[in-house]
Amino acid sequence: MSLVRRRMTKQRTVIYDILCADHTHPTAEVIYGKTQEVLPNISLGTVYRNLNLLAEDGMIKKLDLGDDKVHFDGDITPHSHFICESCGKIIDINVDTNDLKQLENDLATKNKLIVHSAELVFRGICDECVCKS
Amino acid sequence: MSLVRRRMTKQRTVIYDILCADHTHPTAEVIYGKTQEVLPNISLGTVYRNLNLLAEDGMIKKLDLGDDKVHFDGDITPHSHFICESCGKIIDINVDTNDLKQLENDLATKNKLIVHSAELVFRGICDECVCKS
DNA sequence: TTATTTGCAAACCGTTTGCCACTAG
DNA sequence: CTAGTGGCAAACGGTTTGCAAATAA
Repeated sequence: MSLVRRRMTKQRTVIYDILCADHTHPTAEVIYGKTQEVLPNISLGTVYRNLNLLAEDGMIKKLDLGDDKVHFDGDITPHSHFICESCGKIIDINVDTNDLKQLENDLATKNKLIVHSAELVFRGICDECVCKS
Repeated sequence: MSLVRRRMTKQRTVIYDILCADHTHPTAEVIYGKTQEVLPNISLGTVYRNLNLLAEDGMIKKLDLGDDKVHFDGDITPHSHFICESCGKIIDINVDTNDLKQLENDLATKNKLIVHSAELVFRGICDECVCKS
């Protein structure tokens, strides 16, 4: 997978630190904006390259949630997401891990295939937006 | 939502029929190729427009599975998907609906929010690719 | 020293859109 | 007749990439 020696450059470190401190699942553009506050000369291409390298190395996760932009998550522990269809907010959800493992095992045995992961995405209206309406 | 009167044009009918008969979750490009066999002068823009209209009317489903292209599904009954990380195939999975409903209800009551849907995507190696290796 | 990384800008590519002719109802 | 639709081609927007200069180790 990774025969490449990674360098811990300022850019990569700043991007990683910002993402780990941010629990809003930001897009590359948003992360770019935040890194610029620390490294004014950083380029958008560098942000994309590093996010992809970090994801490749398993240090962060890419989230494809169907809004045409990839979101990134510094929290790589297994968890699910809830997307508010009103305000777009992405909320972490901790589904009982055993429930999902159970589904994965059932699937594997029934269909004779290997399951590596299960991703669960809920959609609806978040508590804040429910109150507003 | 849809105050617009939809016309059942040749193009829309052909696109819909092709998608319903195809269980491989094709992309717009693939659907375009198949419709050209019936309507040689159809344009890619028309395919995109009709797929979006059909999805808007709830007649088909859009699937965002993280490979930068949107896939379409003519089967709108609730079901999950398994994506083979080796060959890219997308397989329909029928997870026990009650299990998912249970998770949705738990989530709604615990977090005081409204859940409209839950989408479950498994990733791994399909039975055919397991045999090959 | 040297292989990796950066900044920059152009390229990429799936998707959308403006326009005018066409057509379903 | 006429509002919705099709074909075409240009535009869009998020992401990737080629290149020469900079830099971590």
